[in-house]
Amino acid sequence: MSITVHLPDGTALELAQGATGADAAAAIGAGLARAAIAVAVQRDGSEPQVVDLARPLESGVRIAILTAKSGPQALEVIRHDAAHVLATAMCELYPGVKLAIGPPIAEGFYYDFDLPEGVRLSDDDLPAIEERMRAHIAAAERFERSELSVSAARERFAAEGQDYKVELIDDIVRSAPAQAPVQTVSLYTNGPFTDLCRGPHAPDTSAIKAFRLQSVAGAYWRGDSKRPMLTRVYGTAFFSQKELEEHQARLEAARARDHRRLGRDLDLFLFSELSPGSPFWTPAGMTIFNELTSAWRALNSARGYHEVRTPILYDAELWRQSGHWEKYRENMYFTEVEGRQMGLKPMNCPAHIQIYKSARRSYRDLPIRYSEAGLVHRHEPSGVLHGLLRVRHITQDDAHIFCSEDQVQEEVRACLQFAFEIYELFDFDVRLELSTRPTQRIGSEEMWDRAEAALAGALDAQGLAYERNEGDGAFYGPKIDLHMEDAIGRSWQLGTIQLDYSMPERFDLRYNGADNAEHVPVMIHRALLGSFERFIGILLEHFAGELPLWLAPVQALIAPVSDPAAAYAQRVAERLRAGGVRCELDLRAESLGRKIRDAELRKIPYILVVGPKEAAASTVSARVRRRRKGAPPGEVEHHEQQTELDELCAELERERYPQSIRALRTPGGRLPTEALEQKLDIL
RNA sequence: GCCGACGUAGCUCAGCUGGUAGAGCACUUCACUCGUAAUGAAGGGGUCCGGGGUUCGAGUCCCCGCGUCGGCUCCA
Repeated sequence: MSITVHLPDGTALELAQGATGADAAAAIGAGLARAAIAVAVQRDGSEPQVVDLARPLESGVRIAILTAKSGPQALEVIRHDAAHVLATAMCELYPGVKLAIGPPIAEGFYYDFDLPEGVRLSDDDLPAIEERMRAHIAAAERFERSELSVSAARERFAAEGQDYKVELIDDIVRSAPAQAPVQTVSLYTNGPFTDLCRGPHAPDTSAIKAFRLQSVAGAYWRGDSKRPMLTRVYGTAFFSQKELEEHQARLEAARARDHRRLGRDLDLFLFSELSPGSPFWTPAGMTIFNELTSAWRALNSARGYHEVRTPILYDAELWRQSGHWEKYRENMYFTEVEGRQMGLKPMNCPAHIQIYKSARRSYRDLPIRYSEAGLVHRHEPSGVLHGLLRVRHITQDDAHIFCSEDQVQEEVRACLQFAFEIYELFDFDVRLELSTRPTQRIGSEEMWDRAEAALAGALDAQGLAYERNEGDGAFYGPKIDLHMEDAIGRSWQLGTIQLDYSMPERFDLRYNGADNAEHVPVMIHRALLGSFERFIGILLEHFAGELPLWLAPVQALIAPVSDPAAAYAQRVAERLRAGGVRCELDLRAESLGRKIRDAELRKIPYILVVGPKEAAASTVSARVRRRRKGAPPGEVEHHEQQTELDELCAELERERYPQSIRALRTPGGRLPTEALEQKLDIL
């Protein structure tokens, strides 16, 4: 008897009955057999499944032997191996430790432990644990798989006091489909350690060629804040020391992009203990904020939005009516004024509703689109604050669209298109998520059905790919969330488009239809940047502080070679300022090298060196920042060019705004804030 | 909010086992007048996060707050 399996290149391989992945690898070549980590097995029409090399193969399956070169699938195996080795070391070092779970994750692995009474783990303990792990890896302990009946496994772990494992077994049994009840569970043993585990694992622990424990953190059992806090140890593992070092270098590079560091180094914003979670914007940071706001304003206006501005403090009655009191109170700030309870707005919608309600509306008025750079306050728990990315007061690039039900799809479509247009300014790639009804919600099931269907319809109608994120909607309606991936592969949530049939009901919104009957409008809540604060944080990290010219607080620095060139430098500066360029003059009694160094550290896009030569020829020696070819945004190099002053002005004029914004400049030739800046300059 | 770590000059950090604070950068002044990433010298600057406690004596040890960082839960 023999079996046949198919290899990735299409050839068929005949093996003895009962042959394993390891046998298959050996049949292909001795080198492969040595390098093999696991095997990916695919039955007809099903997803490939990675299994141990020691598992017997079924006839007819397609197989792929995984080695160090097989990418994420193989990495996942050895990272899972490493998690087991970590647990092995922990059991030896901390007798009585209870084990929770230890899976591989995108960048490595972790294991959650419930440490014995009185034991605390800190980063300082990691080297000792690593050392213990190294001993187990050096011993090349085999991963032996065994199966135990559910009751035997339960008994075994209960006897060892491994309560979490018992709970896991009960869960495995409970979540199994009725037609395929779970009879047995698998266990893996390496050296002295046995763990409940589905596998797969490498043949032995020596497959872990390079690893490192990274940090200690707290994590709730099962991610539930009502359950015990466990101690989580994070680590990562690779097939070579070199890859591990490269990984460390990537982490280091990510730290250099940290917007909190950039905010301080570039003097853009700061935080104070006196108002946790609230940025103070410096003049330079405010320049970015304002440029972004005015671009946003121009784009909104071009798309039929009307800007409004509403109060931040409201009678609590409003929040009772909106449902925020019921569902969102924990996140709100309240105060008492002359015996009246008042609350700071955490969202702008009820405010915009007041404007909608201020007049009788006709179907002819719809859709009504109100936009507001609205300041909202949300009491975020202290532990979640994070620079600009998670703050307690937020300036949302908010808008609310009031429309009729049959306008919903078109309005959502337009919002999506608007979003793409904005993201294009920064070359962002977006990913879409549709979030559906959460457990904490208001409104009828029927309403949720309609709202979810309308959003899905708008996405489908445009053939947009999206993921469904069940249960993650806002309390008043489902939403489409827009995520971007930044220069170094991290994902951030930007905008959100939320459909709401609920607020209009609660606030008794009406419009007169063509039939002269009263109808209830639908509300669309949308923010595309998310918030100006978070968006600027994301931009800083994405561009590593090397902001596009139009956002750069200082666009050009003029560096006279020495004092005699100062007069010409002045003239250059005046000329550029007249053209609306934000420039600075470095008249310090410092060397040229010093001025250039300081300007580059400030990430100023244009450094204009002027001396007697340039003065004589009406030119500048421009040191221009350029993105390095093939490098992600934020990795820049500088090159020098001699340019006529006129030509430079023309170039800056061309580069000053992205095409789509430039087209929207007001007849005066400038965006509103610029015009204002000019006036102030004259004063 | 929860777990852990941390909090010393504007920034980055040193300060061993308790004996009343230091460096580099930044800042100020002076000299240098400089050609594409740091000229030199001098000087000023500290409630050692806050409040209690232990001690003859606390930046250092203990407790309680606050903040920050890494996670978890949550989230634009």
